[in-house]
Amino acid sequence: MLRSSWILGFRFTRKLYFSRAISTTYVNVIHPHLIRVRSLQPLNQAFAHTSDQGLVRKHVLGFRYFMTATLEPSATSIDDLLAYLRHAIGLRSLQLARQAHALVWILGFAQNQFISVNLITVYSTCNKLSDARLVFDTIQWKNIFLWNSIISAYVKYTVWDEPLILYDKLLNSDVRPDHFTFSSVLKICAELCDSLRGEKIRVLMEKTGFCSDVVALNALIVMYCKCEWLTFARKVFDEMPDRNIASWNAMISGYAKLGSINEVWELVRQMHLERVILDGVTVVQLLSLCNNKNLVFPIHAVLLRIGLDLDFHIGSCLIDTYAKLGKLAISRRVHELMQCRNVVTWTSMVAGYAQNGYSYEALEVFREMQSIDTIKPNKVSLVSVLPACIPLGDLTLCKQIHGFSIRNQWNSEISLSNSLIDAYSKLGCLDHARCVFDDICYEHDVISWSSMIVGYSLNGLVKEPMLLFDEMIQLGIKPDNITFVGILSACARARMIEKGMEYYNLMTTKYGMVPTMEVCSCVVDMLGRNGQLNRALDFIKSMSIDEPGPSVWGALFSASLLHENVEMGKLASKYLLELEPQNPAHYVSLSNVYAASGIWDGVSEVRLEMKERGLRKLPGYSWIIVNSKVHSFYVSDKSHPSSSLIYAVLDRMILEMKGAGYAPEIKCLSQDAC
DNA sequence: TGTTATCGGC
Repeated sequence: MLRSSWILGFRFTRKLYFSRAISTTYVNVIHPHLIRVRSLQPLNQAFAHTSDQGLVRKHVLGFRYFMTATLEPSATSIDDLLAYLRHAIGLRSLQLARQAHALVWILGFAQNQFISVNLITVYSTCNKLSDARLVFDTIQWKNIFLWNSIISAYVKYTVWDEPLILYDKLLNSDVRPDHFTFSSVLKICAELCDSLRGEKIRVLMEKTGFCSDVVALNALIVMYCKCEWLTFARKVFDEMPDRNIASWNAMISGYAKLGSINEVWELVRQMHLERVILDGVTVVQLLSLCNNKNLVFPIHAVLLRIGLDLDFHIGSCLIDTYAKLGKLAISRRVHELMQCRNVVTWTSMVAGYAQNGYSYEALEVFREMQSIDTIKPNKVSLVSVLPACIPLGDLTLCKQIHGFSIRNQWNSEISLSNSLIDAYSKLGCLDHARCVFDDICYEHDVISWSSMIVGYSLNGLVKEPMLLFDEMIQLGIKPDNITFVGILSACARARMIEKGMEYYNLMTTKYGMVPTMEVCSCVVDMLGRNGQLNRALDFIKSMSIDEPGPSVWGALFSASLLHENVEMGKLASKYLLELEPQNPAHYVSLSNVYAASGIWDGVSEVRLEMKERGLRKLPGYSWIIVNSKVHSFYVSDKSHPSSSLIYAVLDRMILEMKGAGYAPEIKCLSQDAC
């Protein structure tokens, strides 16, 4: 039986011209399947999980037909082959695709353009681009359908260089590109921000009379928007003979990404006037622009009124939008109401909890994703959950995530590596952070360097961040604001004021950067903590940013407390209370300034005001990990089951410390008004 | 055979 299949295959292919591509296709793709084509077993396996018995019967009957037919090419067998291929496309079954491909060769249709288009589609659907390309290369006389199919197959898998080479070959061939070709290639130009090629395509579209096709024009709008040529995009949009919802969405996306929010709402108003019904894509884009609940609720209401299903896109966008507004209960409800959840919806929930400081909940959801829905985390899930390990001091989980990423060969993933550096260094594990940083598998960007510099700085090191800074400059990497935050904090701790001011001047003069509020706070902290309070105040007055924020005055305040400068402390407190009247920490700070100077009336006055405003400061806490379990505790906390034992050990240690000559420094001890 | 959108890093 095997022999006869092989011979049949040979009989119908030997007449063809055996180019290199044809023989490669034959040897690598077809031949292994010719010997299996007569067996029903793969077919049954492919349908093992299908409940549609009609479909199964149709396939089995179709297969038997092929096996009992004379295997001579005929119009009927073309139709059957096409049906077979379409089923393979629908089921994304590589096995059926291979069998169909083998039959194409047996029946002598290897040069049939129509069938080959479907073969390219089925291989592309099954993630077999190289096989799709072999089919394309096998065809001697290629029509525009074949060119378009192979180009769009590459585009689908975000491969940009090869389809551009093919497009150039197409332009040099006898075949003329059409609106399908233009839309695919314009998408590539958009991804590569290649406006020059995009513009050439627009000229060619006009020359060849394809300048009225709505899909190609939509792709042109997207290309112009990605290249930030918004005026050109709008011109295309305004002059379009017909628009569909994708045209509106493309234009909205262009304005939204460049921050032209007024234009977005103007377009929405225009949609309303022209009675264009917005779809899920419009809703997702509008939700992404919502920075307050007064905007989200009406959009959510529109979504419910239109009756759009909570698909993955809309669902995860809603979850994310509500989470960013701190409305986590609504995010959770949306997530629970979704019929189907995927890795993105779950990750949105994880990120929402982690970003709002709910670390335990973030870890819980991260575990539920795997236990309830058996969904494997992706790279973004790991990046989202890593910050939750930090406040919990969970080094073990951080290492587990690192191990998981290595097992999945995600070492080259830049954002994941950067997050690992950050998490490891904040958990005090500088060796591990440096190990990730030194991994040559991933291409370091400014965030990688900044993460490592900040990591060293947070752990009190001075020489290392400076060496790294010099190294990154030598490599031609432009530092950003966070790099300077790291380097200035290191200078502050090392009492290297003038060196720090040199870095600050380097930032503003050589790099022409506008310092952020965080950088300014670092400078104030550096000057203040080293006793130069007046210089710090002068710096605040000279700041180029609009209004010094709480972090700037907070840095000055801490320095005032450290150096017992009551007047400066009162001044900083005044600004802090003006900026954030509901923040209890500022009242406690002011109270501490008075207490440090023995001004007890001031202390009572501040505490009374705090009480009247109903404010209560949450006390800070520390934690320790024992046998992989995190134990957190407050000052004088006695809630732990082993509390009496812990305090007994502590008392003994204090005695030993005193005996060794160590006395506690209580001058700067703050008092929390709990 | 083509177009529009969701989660993440210092």
